[in-house]
Amino acid sequence: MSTEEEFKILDEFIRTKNLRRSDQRQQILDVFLKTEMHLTAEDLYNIVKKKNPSIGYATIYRSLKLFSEAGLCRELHVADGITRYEHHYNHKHHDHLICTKCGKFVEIESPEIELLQEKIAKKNGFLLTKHRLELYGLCRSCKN
Amino acid sequence: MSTEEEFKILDEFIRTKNLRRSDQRQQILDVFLKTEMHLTAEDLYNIVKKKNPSIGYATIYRSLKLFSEAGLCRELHVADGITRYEHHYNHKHHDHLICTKCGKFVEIESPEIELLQEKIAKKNGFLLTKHRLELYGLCRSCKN
DNA sequence: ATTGTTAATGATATTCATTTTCAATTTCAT
DNA sequence: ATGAAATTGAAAATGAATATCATTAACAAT
Repeated sequence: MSTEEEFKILDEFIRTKNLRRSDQRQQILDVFLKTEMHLTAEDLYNIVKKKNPSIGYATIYRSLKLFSEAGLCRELHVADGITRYEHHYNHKHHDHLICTKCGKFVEIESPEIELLQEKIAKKNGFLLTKHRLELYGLCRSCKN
Repeated sequence: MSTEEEFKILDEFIRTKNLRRSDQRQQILDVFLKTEMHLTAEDLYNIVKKKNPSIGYATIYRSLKLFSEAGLCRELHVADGITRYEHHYNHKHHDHLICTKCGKFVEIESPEIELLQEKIAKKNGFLLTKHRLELYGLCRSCKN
């Protein structure tokens, strides 16, 4: 699939914030978009490094932060404490089902659960702004 | 309320693991049990330090880890990245509703949500082992 | 095309919660 | 009382993420 749109979003974001373009950032975005995974900064660093060995770790973090601000990626803070990043543009809200053995990520969705969450929040007088739901277990292959 | 039972649990745990008792650990457990809050290690350290100024940070962490293993407390990893600890013995499973402004913790329970979680896991071939659900928002006092 | 301003970079240092190390102390079965 | 081993406190180490800073690069104005 094409990633033109995402690059346009980044450009637009850079323009409105009066930032500047850079080759490194383009490379990082390119790799990020082409990888259908829930990457850690380290994962991304290692892949990008193959194409551009001079890239620095900090640039990976800085770029990921920028992409997040631009709405292109989402930071995922799961139980192991290592931040993972997933595609966000044109991806609707979802939660995760994670295999604790092989690390597999499955994106899940449940309007019913969301509804119940709203109910609980309301019952307690809260104005709900966000939530975090992660299910952990063993996937089909790992549970045997 | 009495905390005798919890102390017994700890003793039993220590005995079966062939560990040894210590005054520090008793003091830490005492403070932990008497504080009805979702404490950070730092919180606990500061309170215990008043009673026993010679106590070290590492001992707090070591004790909390031990209490967790003994089933007396539960580690809570919420969004700010700082681990919090809550009473676990004789407390049934619950999730949390957290005010992002004042930090208030409300314990919530929803068998309906749990059921839906099981359904989702099953649908994806997963054997569910645990989950994490946190709702974030503004509490009654903070939302105005 | 040449500037000047300022963002971006890469290397490195720093942060901060948590863990580990290690020598000294304490527990407790014998 | 003794000795093996757990526990302690202080300090060093860890590890992910961020900040610093000198250098490089982008780009608007000339």
